Amino acid sequence: MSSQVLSYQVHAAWVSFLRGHAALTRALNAQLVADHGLTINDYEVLLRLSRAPDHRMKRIELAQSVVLTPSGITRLLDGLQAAGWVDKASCAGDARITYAVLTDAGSEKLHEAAESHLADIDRLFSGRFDDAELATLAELLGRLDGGSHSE
Amino acid sequence: MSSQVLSYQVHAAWVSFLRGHAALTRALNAQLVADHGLTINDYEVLLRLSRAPDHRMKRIELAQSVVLTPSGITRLLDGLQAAGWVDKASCAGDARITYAVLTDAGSEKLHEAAESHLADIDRLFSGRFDDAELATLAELLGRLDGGSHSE
DNA sequence: TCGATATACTTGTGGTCGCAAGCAACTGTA
DNA sequence: TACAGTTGCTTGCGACCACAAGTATATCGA
Repeated sequence: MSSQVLSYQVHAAWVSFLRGHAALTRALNAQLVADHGLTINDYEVLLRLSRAPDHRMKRIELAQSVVLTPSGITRLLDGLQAAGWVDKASCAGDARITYAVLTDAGSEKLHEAAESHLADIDRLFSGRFDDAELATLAELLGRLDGGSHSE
Repeated sequence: MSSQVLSYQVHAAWVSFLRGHAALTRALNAQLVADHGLTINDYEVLLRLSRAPDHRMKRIELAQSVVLTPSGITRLLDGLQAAGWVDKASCAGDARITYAVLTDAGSEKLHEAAESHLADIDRLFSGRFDDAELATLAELLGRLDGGSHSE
């Protein structure tokens, strides 16, 4: 029964979510690629590395943090490494593990891209939401992947 | 100045959005493909056709409604047509226009898929949000593509 | 009527990413 | 030590989709 009654409210939220995501990522990604040659995921990976201790993370943790599969992160990092923005580093205690390390060039690239990218994001968001709404949105959306592996 | 101060609140919402979307679509799409051989976009297209007058829409309107490019909708509809779920129909007044029309088989396929897909969506959403939160979420997310072509 | 422009659609190409399978390295048990 | 199971990572493959360019049709001004 619940699977018949629910639909309207939940599905409305879900469809808005899908459409909003498609519209926003298409615009933001196109801009980021055109301005800086980075995809959104490239940018997010550089950002996470820049915030990590020693500018390094295990590849698998990086994958989880941007919601990519292991194969996805391998290819994404291949590209960043070819561009000289990250390096690999091995782990002394466990030879299976590889770290991704942000290079100075990568750090510089990130700062360079951040300026226009943050402005782009701001342009799309802040015209539509006030501060309280942004906080609400962040809180609600934040629940979405928190429990994604709990059940 | 605003492009430097803003970042935290807006970017937090944006990152939650990206992560939430990746987690949800990966799960929902995998389930839908496994159970019914449909992608999320396939499903959404069938759904929109089922709600349209005469079960038909212009391809370009369909593309806009699911946020795909013209080439994207061409290939998606190619697949649905090959499966027998949609047909093409020409427009009497304008030979450039092609309609996509839901077939009976497509209608049936949609109803069959809807049952488990809506249950999947419900499982992911309703555990995390109450009704008021869902309404808030739908309202806020709904603003995202409303203004996407206004500026 | 005739061209210039715009619109609807298709196709070639390339990029991103997931899944399945495989390899290398680690861990636990005996 | 030996062997099974687990974990981290990579590669082959295929799906989906955007961009650019091309075709066909429609519209508008001269």
